[in-house]
Amino acid sequence: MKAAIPKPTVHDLAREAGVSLATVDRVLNERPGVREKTVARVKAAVERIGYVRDTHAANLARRRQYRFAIVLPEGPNQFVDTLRSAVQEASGAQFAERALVEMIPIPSHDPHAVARTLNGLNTARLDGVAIMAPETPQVRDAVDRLKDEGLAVVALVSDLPSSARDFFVGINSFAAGRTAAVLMGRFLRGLTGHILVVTNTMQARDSIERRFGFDAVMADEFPALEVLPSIESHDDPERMRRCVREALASYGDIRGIYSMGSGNTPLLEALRGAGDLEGRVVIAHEMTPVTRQALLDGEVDAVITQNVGHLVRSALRVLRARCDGVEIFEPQERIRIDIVIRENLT
Amino acid sequence: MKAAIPKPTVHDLAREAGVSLATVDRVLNERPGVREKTVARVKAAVERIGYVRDTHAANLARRRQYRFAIVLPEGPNQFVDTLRSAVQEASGAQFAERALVEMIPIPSHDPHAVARTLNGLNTARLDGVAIMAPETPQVRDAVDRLKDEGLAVVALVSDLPSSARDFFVGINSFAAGRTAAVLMGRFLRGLTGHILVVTNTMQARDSIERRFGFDAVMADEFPALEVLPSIESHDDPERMRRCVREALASYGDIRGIYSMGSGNTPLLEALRGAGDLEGRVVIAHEMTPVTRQALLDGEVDAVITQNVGHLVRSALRVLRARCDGVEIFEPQERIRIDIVIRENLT
DNA sequence: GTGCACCTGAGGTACGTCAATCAAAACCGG
DNA sequence: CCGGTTTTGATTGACGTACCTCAGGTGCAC
Repeated sequence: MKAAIPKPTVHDLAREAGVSLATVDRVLNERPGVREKTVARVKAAVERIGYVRDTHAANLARRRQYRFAIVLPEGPNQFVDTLRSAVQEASGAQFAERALVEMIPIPSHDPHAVARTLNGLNTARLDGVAIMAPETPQVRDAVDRLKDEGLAVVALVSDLPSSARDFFVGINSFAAGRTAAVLMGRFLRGLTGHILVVTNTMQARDSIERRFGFDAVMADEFPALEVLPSIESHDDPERMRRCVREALASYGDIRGIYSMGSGNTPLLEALRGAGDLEGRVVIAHEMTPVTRQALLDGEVDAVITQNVGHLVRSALRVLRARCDGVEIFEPQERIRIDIVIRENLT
Repeated sequence: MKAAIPKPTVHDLAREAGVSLATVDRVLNERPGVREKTVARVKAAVERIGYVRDTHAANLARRRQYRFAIVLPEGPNQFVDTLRSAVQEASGAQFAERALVEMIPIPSHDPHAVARTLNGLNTARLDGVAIMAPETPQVRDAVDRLKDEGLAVVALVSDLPSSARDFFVGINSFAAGRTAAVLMGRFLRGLTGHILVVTNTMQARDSIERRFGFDAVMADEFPALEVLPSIESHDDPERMRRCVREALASYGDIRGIYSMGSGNTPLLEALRGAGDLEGRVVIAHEMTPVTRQALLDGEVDAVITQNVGHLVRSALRVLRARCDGVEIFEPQERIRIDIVIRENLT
């Protein structure tokens, strides 16, 4: 019931480097007051004996508590709701891992309000922030400020590439759009007609990129299918229903519907009224209770999504790694573009 | 830079329960010598103040080293190779988390040899085992014995449902087969013809189940496509090439090829020789360097797979949780059936 | 009411690391 | 080689838990 080679400790390190424990500690924690030469000697010893610091013991000793905030758009949104519950779930487990996770809602559509919220964060009481917000100059500046104050920052779901964020946890929207297009085109093999594209708003970066990827593939590989201009509901269910009905009426040959954003409920309502057309294919984004049920009912053929559980756990792992100054393990943090049909709905 | 509500410790627990630290310790670690009533009192206090034991501190104190073995089939197999490297990758990180992970090869096709290896494991030097092996009575008995000896046991990739294994980390093969069928049928929309099914051996439980799921969906939803009996290569590349060529020659209308197991290299070689048929669709299982390249080259249309990184990390997490007597967080351990096409190949 | 088994309390050491103090040693310019 | 500065060493007490010992307490059976 024992055995196992014991891992080298700071004591072994000190002996190996021929210095005292205090010096080892100063080197490991990058405290001042150690000569270059000594630092090198200790680091060499680290390599030699393969010392790895015991993070748990270290956290215990320094009574570390990670304090993270997750900034999410407020207001009713199916996808954000699933994200929120994923955060809830995760923060229970995180609590045991000495992390406190706080959710902070932001008004979705006002860049200034978003920036104000970010700037209002009490950086002294936080170690890291995960942010899901559309990229604007105000947000970029706010993120840079957070970084300046020494926080770890990750962009969640939607990237903030021009900012100083440490990492992006989410999927590539172009690729997501391309994936949707291939499924759409292949499911409609041999047919000619129009594709309807609906979204909440084309202002959002995601929508633009998805559409871009979608169009590129459709034009290239499925020229028999013509993609119509995007219908935007602007968060108005009635408008969504009306526009979809109108489009179905004006074009007799709408073979496929690509739903790039939220608003799936009114979309499906509008479709229920319409008769079935041969091979009609509906592809939507993001797994939510609505799209899940629609998959089961055969009203949606495929959902392109990202696992919210992974999203949240990954964001928290990355924040933690940043705080510890540890390398992240990239393959684990790469969020996949999930294709979900009824049969692989777990 | 401080604040944060301190988590309750054993001391708080002892005070709350009105007992001594020693008693708290005895209760928490299920040591004998405590009256039922006192145990209940402590447990009530745990609930009341929401005490959660600090696993890291506990592991530190007991100088815990988890010793895990991962039992994998030996011999050349693309999928197992990717699994092996995933284990390699993971065990580096695990080392820092006080776990030693050892890989143990087993002769793939001899149930007795498998059982012999399992029975030969030094259970005194192990805390848990993850096993990828076909289910046989011998293996079942060996697993039960390991459980009797107090080890945590998880079945990896292929379930051992009749054994006493703690958990299964992998995907449902029926569902995987169904998923392949839906893609096959939909990609071949409107076409009539035959589907070729190839595998290494139909002895394997996986193959049987995949085929079962595949057939069910094809018969139900795509009656225009007729599925041929499985071609088995029995690990012989030449045989695979020959049989595939023969099949392609005998049937002029083979629209799709479903590769249920390994042997993708010779399959693809055989296909390269044959001319293109309208809409020909190839669907394979398991992401390996071969299938990945084939996706990129357009030789394979979709791959049904499971993420080996998740597989391994999940198995190790479950083993660890079992050893700690802690509940596992199910949603995180549920392995998804991934559908990969060129566009969502990350 | 005595003996004995069984419970419980008090206290200590350890785990690997952090953080702090104080004293000793090495270094350096003049 | 002096005095001051910079580097180092030795030591100590946490952190939250495990595990051990020893002493004292309780209750039960006879």
